[in-house]
Amino acid sequence: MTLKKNVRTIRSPQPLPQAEEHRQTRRDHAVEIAEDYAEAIADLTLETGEARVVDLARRLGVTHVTVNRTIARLQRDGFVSSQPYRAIFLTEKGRRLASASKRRHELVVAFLISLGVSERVARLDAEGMEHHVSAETLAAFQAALPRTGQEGRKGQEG
Amino acid sequence: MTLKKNVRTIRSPQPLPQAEEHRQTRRDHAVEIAEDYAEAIADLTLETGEARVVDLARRLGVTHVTVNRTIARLQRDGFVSSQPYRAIFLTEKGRRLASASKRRHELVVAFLISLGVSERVARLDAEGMEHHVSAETLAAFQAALPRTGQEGRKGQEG
DNA sequence: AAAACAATGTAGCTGATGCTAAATTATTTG
DNA sequence: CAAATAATTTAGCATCAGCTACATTGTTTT
Repeated sequence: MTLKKNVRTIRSPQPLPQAEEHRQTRRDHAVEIAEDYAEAIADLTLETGEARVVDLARRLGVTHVTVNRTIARLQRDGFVSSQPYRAIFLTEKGRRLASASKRRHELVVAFLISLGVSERVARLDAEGMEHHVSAETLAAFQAALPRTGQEGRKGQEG
Repeated sequence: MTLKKNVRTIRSPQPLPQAEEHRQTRRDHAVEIAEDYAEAIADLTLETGEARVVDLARRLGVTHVTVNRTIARLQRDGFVSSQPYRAIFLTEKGRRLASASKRRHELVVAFLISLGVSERVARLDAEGMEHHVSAETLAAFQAALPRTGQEGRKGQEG
């Protein structure tokens, strides 16, 4: 503690406004992984008919052990269903998460590219950013996007 | 495994391109906290002359115990210096991180606001997004920003 | 159908990030 | 300066997310 005692008296014991922003970011992080997995499972199911542990591992850049554990958590939380030694499928809840997530992802990528960011960097940045883009900001991105074919409306040209 | 054996033969054993994006995001996450702490310490040092554990805790929305442990890690990694029971100060490395981080933060907020996002939401979203914005994307934000006084140059009007 | 191989699951480790409760140290006050 | 108060640290717990090594189960191949 410093010598100036009145400095401390000024500080409030309540949480500061900034605290809420940080808390929100931490909360977001808890669902990021669910969104990434849901998206990957949806993609794989479309591509090959099913999502398997090895494929998810390869796509997400982790070992199959990590995938296994995470899938257990996602099943616990109602996002996926799976039988031992079988493929993984999204529940209705998981499908909703995946489609919302995919839409956001594609929109962020398209928006960054429209700003002149290279596709590679756009994809890299979008992967991290997308989870923190609120509905309001997403709408602003959409509005700012030059309509070169109405992205994000019906087709996802990934 | 499915009955169609050729499906598997097609898959490559190497990591997919998407894997790198996810890996990058996870790497980013490792430095997010360092950036948040560095920024908070810089702010507090400016405001009150020193950054203390309780103040950081209040600002970041965590308990003082969490702050304590994180500060130990940041000290281990060379971002801060602190003596037991004393205030926390940024090292040169920490100051660099803080100022880069603050500049990025302010620029992202300004950019979102320029898109029509409300200030409150802009700040909430920026807190999560900023850590995933690459130099290239940041430059694109800067370029797209209407120069209403050259934000991000010298003054931070927070 | 048995052997070989691929995929999945389990055990047990590391480290980061959160917490509460209790101990310690510093500061302020009487 | 001693007591009271405030701040910091330590101890110990939980969860998430990653890993390697090994065990088990499914699939393919011979």
